[in-house]
Amino acid sequence: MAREYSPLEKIRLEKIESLRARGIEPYPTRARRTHTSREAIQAFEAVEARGEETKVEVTLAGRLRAVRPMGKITFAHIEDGDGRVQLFFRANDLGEEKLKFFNRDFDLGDFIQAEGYMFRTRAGEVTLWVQDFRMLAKAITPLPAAKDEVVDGEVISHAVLSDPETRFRQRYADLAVNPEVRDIFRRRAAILRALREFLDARGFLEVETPILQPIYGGAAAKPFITHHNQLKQDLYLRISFELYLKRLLVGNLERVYEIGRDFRNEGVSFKHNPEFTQLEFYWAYADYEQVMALTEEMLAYVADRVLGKRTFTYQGQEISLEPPWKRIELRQGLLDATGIDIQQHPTAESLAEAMRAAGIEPKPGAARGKLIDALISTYLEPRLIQPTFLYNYPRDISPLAKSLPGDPQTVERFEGFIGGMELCNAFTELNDPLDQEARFLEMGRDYDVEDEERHPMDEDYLRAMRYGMPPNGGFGMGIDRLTMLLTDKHSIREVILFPHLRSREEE
RNA sequence: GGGCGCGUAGCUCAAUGGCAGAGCAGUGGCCUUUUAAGCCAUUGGUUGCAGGUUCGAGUCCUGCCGCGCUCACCA
Repeated sequence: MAREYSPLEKIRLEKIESLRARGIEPYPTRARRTHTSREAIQAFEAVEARGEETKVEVTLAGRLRAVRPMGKITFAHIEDGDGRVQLFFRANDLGEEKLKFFNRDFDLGDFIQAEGYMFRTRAGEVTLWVQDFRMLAKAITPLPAAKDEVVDGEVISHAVLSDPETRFRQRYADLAVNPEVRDIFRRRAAILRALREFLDARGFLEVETPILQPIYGGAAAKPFITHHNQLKQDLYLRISFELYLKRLLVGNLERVYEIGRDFRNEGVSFKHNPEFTQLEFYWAYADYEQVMALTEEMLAYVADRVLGKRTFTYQGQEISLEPPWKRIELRQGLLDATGIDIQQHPTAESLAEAMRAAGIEPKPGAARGKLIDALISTYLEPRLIQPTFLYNYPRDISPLAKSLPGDPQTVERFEGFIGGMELCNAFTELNDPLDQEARFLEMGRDYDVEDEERHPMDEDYLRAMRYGMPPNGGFGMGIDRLTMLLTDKHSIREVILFPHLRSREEE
């Protein structure tokens, strides 16, 4: 496919040819650097603070982000993984030819290696006095940013890439010009690290289970379907890890967790991406009360490690992750919010009638669980700004959770909400294989055959349970959403490096 | 999938239905401590795509593509 180069790109392509014609390789194989930008500045400041005269000699490497030629001298800024540092080129040191080489053949966005020693300019900025430099990699396409300025050490970018479509489709360009975007993903990595530290320290074993599954399950969602050619077998991309992780409890692995990707074939929105990262753990001999306590402790730990404090601002709201969280029993919460007591309405028909009486239009033909789900997300979820557990869910939307003793219609399940978003979901896991089989059958019956979210029967899972599964508590949490909260981003796309966008025909 | 909005130069944005513009970037100059350096000159457009209305369309209409917000669905 022939690529049409822009006029700006053509000029840079000509520079590449010109460099090669002069025996200068624009993409040399090896680079060298002794210090990052920050290390070089700190090294100089340390020597300066001691009042020493020794020269701090360094070799730096980075991307050219600003150039200010002034006749026989030139100032430039390069950016590397640590930040920015100014370069100072002077014809006296380099010769006029070499300075001209820099001014003519280097463009914004090019990677450069420069050596010299650090000094402080009249304006007070710690700067590399360049003795020699070379091209490390020529950029053909100009970076989508006009110009930057540095005010009191803060980089202010002007006319910087902001079109969300370009930012997400060309995330590399977004990352290259928007350092705060890099920070989001550093923080995301810190969150994952903290979660692993927390669980590892408590004896949880990190495992990996199949993404390609012959039978999907563990959540109510439409799967993606793929096909194995040689086996002539349709496979599903997993919608949760649950059924495989609980098989491991049968295998006497008492505490397991997995962090990985789930795939759900549903609509995309500011809080939904077709593939998203999930943490699930299963904990033998624990129940949902213990899981609740561990959840509080775990998120406080993450906040400590990632933010250094337990409070943060999300979309203008001050949120505290200090345990204990607020706890609201689902039945009571819905009663307070809507005046409807779900316990009085054991059937979908009765509940739909009560909703109509309360002026809420129920979705026609929806199962009781779906109606309750709708009530939660409309009347409760948006109000749950501070960390809150909603607990004790109806059995019919929780086919893998264990009933409350003495109340077969209610299960020991909770969901955690922060910032008006559902963050996690957990329950005392059902470990009775006969009850589980009955639940699978119920799901098949109560849900329309057309409803792709009904649970398929997983015979192997039932076989595993029949070997005996210890009582246990299980937990699932969306990592993307947690990252949204801790980076104050309204859109899930901001916290996924390459979010799904509709494919676009390229010319 | 429905509703609303948006799409103009590499980037950020202007342009009552009447000559498609600005800043930065780029190009050619001047300039030895600048920092959105400055000064002089200058290049750059299939106005998302395809039709239509009109003497004349970036602007109005229809369809399509993409993005955003929102509703539905979901986590």
